[in-house]
Amino acid sequence: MPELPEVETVVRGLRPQVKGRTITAVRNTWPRHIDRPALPEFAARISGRAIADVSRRGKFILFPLDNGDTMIIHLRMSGHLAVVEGGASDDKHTHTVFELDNGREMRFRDIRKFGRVYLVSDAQEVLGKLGPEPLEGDFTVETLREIMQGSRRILKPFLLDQSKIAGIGNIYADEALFYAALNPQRRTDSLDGEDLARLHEGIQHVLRLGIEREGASISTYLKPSGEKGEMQDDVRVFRRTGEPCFYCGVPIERIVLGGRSTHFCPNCQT
DNA sequence: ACCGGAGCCTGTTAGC
DNA sequence: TGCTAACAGGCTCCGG
Repeated sequence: MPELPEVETVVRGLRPQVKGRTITAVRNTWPRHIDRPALPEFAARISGRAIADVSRRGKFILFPLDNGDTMIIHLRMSGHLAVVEGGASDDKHTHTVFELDNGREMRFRDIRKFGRVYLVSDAQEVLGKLGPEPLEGDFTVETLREIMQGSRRILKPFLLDQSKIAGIGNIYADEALFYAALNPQRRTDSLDGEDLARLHEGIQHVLRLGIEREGASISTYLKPSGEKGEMQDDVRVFRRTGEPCFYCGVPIERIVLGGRSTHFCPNCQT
């Protein structure tokens, strides 16, 4: 489900609800949701800790705690976080619940159970391999050139590689390539200076638009409030197979690259 | 280094 | 309508 803009939206929604709150207890009905440490130690170590802040790195949500530990949550495909009044009715897909000191609770609902929760003393243990943040000021065209240096990979799988750039997923990879007018099957070593500049611009454009629109509710994604985002109304190619390109009218094509559905305009993207 | 395939899960949708 | 197969916004492991 969530890529950088969706995760950023979740972080912004959660922060005012949980920053400064203390986690009084943890409930869990699916122990594998907790990646590390094992559930008993996890629950013991996090109970009584205050949440100092909520932030994001790539698609990971970070909850730094008052003892120096960091809880990290990855929503993967179908994860959803929300803060609700304690005692709300149980949901069959809510597997981990963090009870807070104000009577409310943060619920991690996750239909496909791919999401994971980590509790570590050093966040780098989980985040260490991530590439640069594409919306940070130091992510320039030159950065893009450097991380592609020596690579001959197909463009689409390259953009999905979190160790190259953090936060891009299937929607925003396709959308960025559309704005950059680049065919997703191109090789990274085939891009000239203008291609790189357009790709850099395309990546930042679609991610910023996604944040502005508070995420794409194309499948299951919802904001912490339970409302839909708006980005689904602004996609140009993603899951628009057979529909006319907004720019030239030629039908959008779907192919599979790196095992992932890939949508593009065969006329505009070369 | 990189690619493809399987696996992890449940739900929805497309096609017959 | 009912059944089945394909597909789903992510990521990891394995073999080649």
